Amino acid sequence: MAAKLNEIILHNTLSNRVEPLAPMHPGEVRIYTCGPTVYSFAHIGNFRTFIFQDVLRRFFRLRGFRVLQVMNITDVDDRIIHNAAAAGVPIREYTEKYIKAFLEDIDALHIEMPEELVRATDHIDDMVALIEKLQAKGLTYNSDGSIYFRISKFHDYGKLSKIDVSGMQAGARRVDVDQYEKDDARDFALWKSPKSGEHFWETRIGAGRPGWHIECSAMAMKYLGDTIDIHTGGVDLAFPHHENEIAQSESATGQPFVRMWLHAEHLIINGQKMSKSLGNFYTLRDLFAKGYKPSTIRFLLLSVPYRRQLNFTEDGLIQAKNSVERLRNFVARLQAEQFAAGSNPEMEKRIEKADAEFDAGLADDVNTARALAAIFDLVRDVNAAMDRHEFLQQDAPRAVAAMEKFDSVLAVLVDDDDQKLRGLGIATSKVQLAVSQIEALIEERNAARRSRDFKRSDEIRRQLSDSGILLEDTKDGSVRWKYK
RNA sequence: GGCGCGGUCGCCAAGUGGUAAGGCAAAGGUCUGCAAAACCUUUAACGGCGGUUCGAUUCCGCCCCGCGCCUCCA
Repeated sequence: MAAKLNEIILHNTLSNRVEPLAPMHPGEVRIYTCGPTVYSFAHIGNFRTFIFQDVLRRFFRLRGFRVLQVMNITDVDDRIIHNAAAAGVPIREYTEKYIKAFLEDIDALHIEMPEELVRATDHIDDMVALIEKLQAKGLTYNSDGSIYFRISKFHDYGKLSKIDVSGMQAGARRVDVDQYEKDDARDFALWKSPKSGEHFWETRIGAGRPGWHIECSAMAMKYLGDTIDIHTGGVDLAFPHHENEIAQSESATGQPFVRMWLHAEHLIINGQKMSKSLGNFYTLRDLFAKGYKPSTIRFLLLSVPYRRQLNFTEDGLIQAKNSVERLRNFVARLQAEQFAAGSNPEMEKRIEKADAEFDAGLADDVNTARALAAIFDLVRDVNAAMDRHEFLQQDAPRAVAAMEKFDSVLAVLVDDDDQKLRGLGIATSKVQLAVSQIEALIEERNAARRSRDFKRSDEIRRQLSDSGILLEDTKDGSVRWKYK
């Protein structure tokens, strides 16, 4: 399916094909995103998915849509309860640290804050109300104080993941990993009775804690309505998590729960799935500590279209870093270099072409590779035009504006990596120099060069280099600097 | 076993029934006190075997290889 002019097409897991975006509320797109479970630091695989949904929402906004996005934070689950108990602290206190880390991480990666970032433990009442609704319809049963959803009562079960649930009972894998008693192995817990010593809530439906799936249904519908435009998450969540969300929500409301399901493919590392046993499990902080920049990681994670598995490698990081450099160098050149007066209509046309191609790429199921190619094409053509002196002074602001527009989606052009890393307490250079110090040293070096004191000028160049500052002597005699 | 995804230059990665984007790397060049950086240019690719077709990397079949999901999972 080819996109018509201005149409945004997206791949919907439910139909397994691309469909045009058609929000329920004109001019506004409502998105629910499965956020992190804060039992530990999020890993880069998580951020692949979060960066995808960030690119998506940024593109919607560039297209003039209002975005209402809800992201949940799952701050109660088995691992959290277990870890908090082991640490001897209340779960709320245990998760605080990881929520804070998550917020810092998304800030470092320029992932925009969703309009609503909501915690599961702040919505117990909403979950209880939803469970009561399901109980009233006779879709649940109690067992050992826990409440289960009876899947046999929902005939569309499996429509998202296309899974054959009838085979699950005799499945090749173990079926019942839970210690709770269930009528049918396929049924899932809406509400779990407390085990001894565990944190629990005293509610109208009894003491206990919510199951994972009910959290998302309750919070999504509370903020976004019974039917949501877009629900995003990692591919692994399609079954059973999203399947269960559909069963609960549609049973409760009788309405379609989600119009478009968007699933981001997984990231693998050196050809293998991330796992702790293989020792290839990276958090963002691991990578920052190894010297990689936030912009490098963001670029790498967004450069591969979201429905393609991304093989995360050291080489990939180097390539991403250099690609970002090329874009930043281009903008720096546009801003610093002096061009002949006037404007070249050809340049204006060329920039408009890039703009259209960038947009078309993203409108085609968020094809970031296509969108990036449009930018790099422009960079090369404009650089060549500048070399040929066909690029004029009035063209520069137009080109800068185009790059800034592209960056409203990419968010990698502004060189604030050093600042972001320092904010996380990670020092990036051996000697930290203030911008004013750097500029003073450059001025001193320029003076030395003018008096042909190359010994002194090379000394300053080395000193700056040791502090992570790279100098670039340009053709017109000016000097640019940047962080390595 | 069931379901699904993918194999395009050295690496990453678009795309198409008829001249195969882009990035990184490499090579050459421009610039420079030197150097670096930057920029330009160039090179080079559709897993295998059949089939359909005037023509297949693109459609169909089989095979080989890699990966994912099948109630922890982004």
